[in-house]
Amino acid sequence: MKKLVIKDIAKLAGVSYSAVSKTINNYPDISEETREKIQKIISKYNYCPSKSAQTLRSGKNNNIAFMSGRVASHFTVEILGAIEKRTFATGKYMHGIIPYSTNYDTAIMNEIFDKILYGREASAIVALAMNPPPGILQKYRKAGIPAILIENYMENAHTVNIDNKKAGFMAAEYLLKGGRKNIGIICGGLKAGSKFGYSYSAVERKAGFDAALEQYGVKPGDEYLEQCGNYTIAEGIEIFDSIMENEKVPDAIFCASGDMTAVGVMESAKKHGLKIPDDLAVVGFDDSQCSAFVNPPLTTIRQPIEEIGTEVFDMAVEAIGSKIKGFRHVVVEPELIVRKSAS
Amino acid sequence: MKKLVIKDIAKLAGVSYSAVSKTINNYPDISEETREKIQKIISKYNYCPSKSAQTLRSGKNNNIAFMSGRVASHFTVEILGAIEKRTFATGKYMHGIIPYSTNYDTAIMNEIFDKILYGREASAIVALAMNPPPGILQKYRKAGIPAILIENYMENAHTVNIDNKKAGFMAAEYLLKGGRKNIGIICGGLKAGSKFGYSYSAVERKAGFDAALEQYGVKPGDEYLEQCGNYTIAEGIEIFDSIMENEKVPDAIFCASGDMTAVGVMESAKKHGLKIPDDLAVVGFDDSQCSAFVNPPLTTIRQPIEEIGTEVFDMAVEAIGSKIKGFRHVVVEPELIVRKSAS
DNA sequence: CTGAAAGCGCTTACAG
DNA sequence: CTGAAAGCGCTTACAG
Repeated sequence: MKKLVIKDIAKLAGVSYSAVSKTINNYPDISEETREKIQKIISKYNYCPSKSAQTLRSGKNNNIAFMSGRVASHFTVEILGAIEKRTFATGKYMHGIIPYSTNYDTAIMNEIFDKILYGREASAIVALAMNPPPGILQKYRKAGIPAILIENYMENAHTVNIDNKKAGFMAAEYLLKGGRKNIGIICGGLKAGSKFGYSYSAVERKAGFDAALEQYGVKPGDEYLEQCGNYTIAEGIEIFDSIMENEKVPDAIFCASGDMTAVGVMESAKKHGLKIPDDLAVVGFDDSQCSAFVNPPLTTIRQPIEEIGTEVFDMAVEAIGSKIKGFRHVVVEPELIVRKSAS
Repeated sequence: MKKLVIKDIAKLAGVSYSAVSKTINNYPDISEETREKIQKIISKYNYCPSKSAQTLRSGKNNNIAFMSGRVASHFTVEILGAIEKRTFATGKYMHGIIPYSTNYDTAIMNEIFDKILYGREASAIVALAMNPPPGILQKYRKAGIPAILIENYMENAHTVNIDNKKAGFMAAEYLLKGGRKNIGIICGGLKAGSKFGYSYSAVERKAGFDAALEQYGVKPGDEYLEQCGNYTIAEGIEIFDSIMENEKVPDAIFCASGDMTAVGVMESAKKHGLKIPDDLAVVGFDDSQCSAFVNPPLTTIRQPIEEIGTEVFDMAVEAIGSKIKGFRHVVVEPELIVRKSAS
């Protein structure tokens, strides 16, 4: 059972192999009759065109590269899941979503950006919380490969974000209205080149957070600002352990870095004998799958993941089809989910 | 800035383009001098060979297709993460891992199996908890594309599993030793063609579970057997809600279908006023990331995910290199993680 | 050790 | 509406 190629199908159907190709690609200039005859043979013999040949010849492969620090992180997975769901909803799962992870390593990130661009491994690239190296976005532009940034903002790329400032503001305001005075924040890196690097969303969330503090007359101090790098429960524990070594201990923590951090913070706090929310209020971020079930249930900021996934996928498909002029910047609304950890 | 191809590199280096190809592919028959000269040009111009051309010509693409019901499920993600980690550890992230999800739909599964085989989209296929359609495995064999099954066992494929029977036995025994009398089990589908289909691991876990009951003189009854299909928290809630409508209520539930089911069961039980573990002991499966932090912390069976990921990846790489004769069947050990939900 | 040449399986102007 | 032909960018025997 040799693998069938387009020529075999053509012979079996008694047509030229251009006709087969045209049928596969839904070209209009082919008679209904011929098309049907060919379709029948294709189904009968289970013929699948070689993707590499199609890609090589046409210069397009319709793959969407999805780049993130770690595929197996909560947020990445949920975004990927939302995109996946959309592919099924639209019936367009022909667009292969290919995940690339950088392992949070800038050198690997650069290499992947190059590989996708120069090796033509995808027709569009989606990058989650990535800071593309300077100049690369223009190269993508020139090569006709649209780039979509999630959790980042750049003029010369499409972007999809929640309103991070608003999210930070909402979290702080909720805590302030609850009477908290010494509110800390844990977030991703705030500065390029520093240990934790630069995270657009961290900077925005912190800005909103600070704005709320100021508006309520609380002077934002840096004593409870902590940055973090890998967004895990273990890291949350570690950070709050170190906070407990300070003289003053905060009465609230906003984990802009995500629910996993928040779960870690709560674990550490409980271990140190603090009652949640009485002694310490905790607000997370992302409304991860298990946030409603941890102890106590976590108050958090929800990102409308499905909406983000839908936007990203549709945008990628449209952009591959060159249907977008200029750059599109989508901002979606965050939502405060009140549970028990910060009441 | 036109994209550079192998001919351009050859011209720039002043050699034939076979020489460039040989350098790229580490052929031995090339002088050190020539190789270096070519390498320098490649780096300088950021040349990346076209993957589709390589694939088309060589018939190999070194991609590993990873198929599961839903990429964004806990277990899938953790397995993918483990594989990913291994790719970085070995430096072999040239093997692209391409996830395909079936959306738990048999027709889509069949289509994907065909697509990968006939469209040559990957050099190896890894399928998680899938029942390949009859005959397809032989076709993969003939095509030289190794197939690796996780959470399933078939003679004519490589397989990686935990000892599911033992896992079921351990869970039941722990509950029995704790004095539980009316133990229920929730697991995946037990029979092909039935509503929930057939899951190899469900059947094995239940067999081990039943064996323990018998050994302790408890007659296994079917009244507390529930099957499930999507392994979510919501489903767990739904199932236990319906169990609560029975006259007799179990004093223990083993959620062989995973920790998400277990979290759902606990939510439902608490809602009905049951105390955990006093009124109801719950044992989960998988030791998912948040299991230690739910309320109460979940006793569960841990699968050594990293070991599984490592085995799968190494096996795929070896098999692509034709270094495996016959079929390899790996079985790894489960582990009971005791927390508070079943003491 | 080096290079010329065939060909992988398609798509896409182009001519009829 | 149909088909002949060029060519995408590589790899790999093969001859020298």
